[in-house]
Amino acid sequence: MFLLVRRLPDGDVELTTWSRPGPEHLPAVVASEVVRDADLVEAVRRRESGPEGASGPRWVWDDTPRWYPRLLEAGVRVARCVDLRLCHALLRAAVSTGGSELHGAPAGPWDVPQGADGPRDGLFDVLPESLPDPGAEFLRQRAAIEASPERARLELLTTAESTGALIAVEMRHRGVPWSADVHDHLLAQALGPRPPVGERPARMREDVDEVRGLLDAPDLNPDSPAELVRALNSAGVFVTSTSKWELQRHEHPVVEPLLRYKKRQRLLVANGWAWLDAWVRDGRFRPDYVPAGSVTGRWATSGGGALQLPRAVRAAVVADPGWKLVVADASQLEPRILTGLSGDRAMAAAGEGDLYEGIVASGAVATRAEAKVAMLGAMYGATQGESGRLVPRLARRFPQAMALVEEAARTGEQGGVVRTLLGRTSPSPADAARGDLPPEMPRAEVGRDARSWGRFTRNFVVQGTAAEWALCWMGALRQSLHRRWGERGDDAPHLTFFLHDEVVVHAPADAADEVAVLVVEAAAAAGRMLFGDAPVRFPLTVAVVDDYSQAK
DNA sequence: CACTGATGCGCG
DNA sequence: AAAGCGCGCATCAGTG
Repeated sequence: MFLLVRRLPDGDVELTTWSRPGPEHLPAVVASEVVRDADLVEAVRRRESGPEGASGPRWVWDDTPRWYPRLLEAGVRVARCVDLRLCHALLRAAVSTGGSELHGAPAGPWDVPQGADGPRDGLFDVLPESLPDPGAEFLRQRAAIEASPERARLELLTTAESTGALIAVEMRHRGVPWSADVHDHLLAQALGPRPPVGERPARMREDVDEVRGLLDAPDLNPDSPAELVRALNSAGVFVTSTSKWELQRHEHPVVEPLLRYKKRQRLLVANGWAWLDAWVRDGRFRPDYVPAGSVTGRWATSGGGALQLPRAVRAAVVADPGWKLVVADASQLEPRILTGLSGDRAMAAAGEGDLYEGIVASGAVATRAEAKVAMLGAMYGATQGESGRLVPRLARRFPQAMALVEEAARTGEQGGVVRTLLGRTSPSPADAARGDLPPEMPRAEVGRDARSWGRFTRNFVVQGTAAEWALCWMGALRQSLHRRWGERGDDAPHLTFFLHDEVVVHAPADAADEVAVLVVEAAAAAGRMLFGDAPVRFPLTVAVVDDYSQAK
């Protein structure tokens, strides 16, 4: 059963119940009611906690972050939803919805990004009206799914995407347990004690003095690349940029302190005291996740940089007293996704254990490091250097896997679109030319940047399907955690962090070992959801730890 | 002054 | 100054 919520212009909320759709018929409204905004939470709670054993409704709403935070704050968890905005983007672009009204529709209000870039409710007393006519949008989406030859896959994709939206809001709501003390201590260790605003920390001042002395440039601003290049050239260090990679190639005594300074500066500006003040409150870091924020369907973040959390500060992620962190990392996820996509039996055999060791055992390359570089090169489209040299050796042993990425690259080079296993479709070069894509995407006037666009589509199928696997993994885990401990409420183990191919569960110590088992089972379940019984494994590295830096 | 693009580096 | 994909963020430097 679907239950659609919609905010009316007067601020009240309309709830409409829809019949279950099927291959032959679209859902239809069977009941409708209007509640005051103040009564919404109770209305949802009542329906969500239905009769024992019955699955709750599937809530249908325009945009999960508009509705769900308030519910969570009131202690109401929602089991399932349809995030119309996210599903709209998927279905509109998907090749497998061809012929539907939604397919290729002109951009409209449903295509406006929400989140930090779009309308927000946080600053206003009155919540904004819903996106226009969510009921009609829901019907368009159901029609597109039901008529698709890939109906089952789109159903799984839209469900997984919507569950991801719930998880993103739930993780922000719970927050990542964060020790400001540990973080401060760690910064003091690396940079010196916290300085007054506007001043450099002591250790960095020493670095700057040293660099200025060695370059004989007493007024040098080390943060200005242009100034720095000039000063380096004057001192006989002939560089054209100030990147670490180029600096490392020079012998001059200034290189070491300069790189040390840059490393510290990076830590200070990205995750220093200012970050701590801005993002950590009451022992919790609450990142703003943006599900499907990248073209491939991976999540992004807006503010806080949670997906770039440097290893250097992970020790500040500390489980609450009496709790543990269960950290699980999918080993060699993307090559395994490629294995499943291509059905390459030789690669499946190599992936029985450590995939890279398996590639070495196959005789394709000599060392694990070579196997890794070659594999990445194959998925990214490397043509030069060590990686480019090694790729052909993989192609001989794993022809099916290589053929799949080669085919994706050729399609892109010719201006075509590719899709993930579940049907997320890549933007066309025309989309990119129209400018509604991130500017750093290669501008593919086909021909000129065709190769570059081919590398994008080559990687899209693998990275995008890996993102789908990760959504299924998290979705399955969320469900099993809730089934096992749901009645414990806030004391139940819960997802607290997600990083593309890695999840962290915050769990009471007595539950941690059992959580570790459920995480592994969820990975296997995700594999079956995508690849059925195909011979591809998704092993994890799981660690039960007190702080995040202790994992791996 | 605000905005934009380039640079550099953190993550997967 | 990366080769070889996808991101976010701070800062600088140039422009309007």
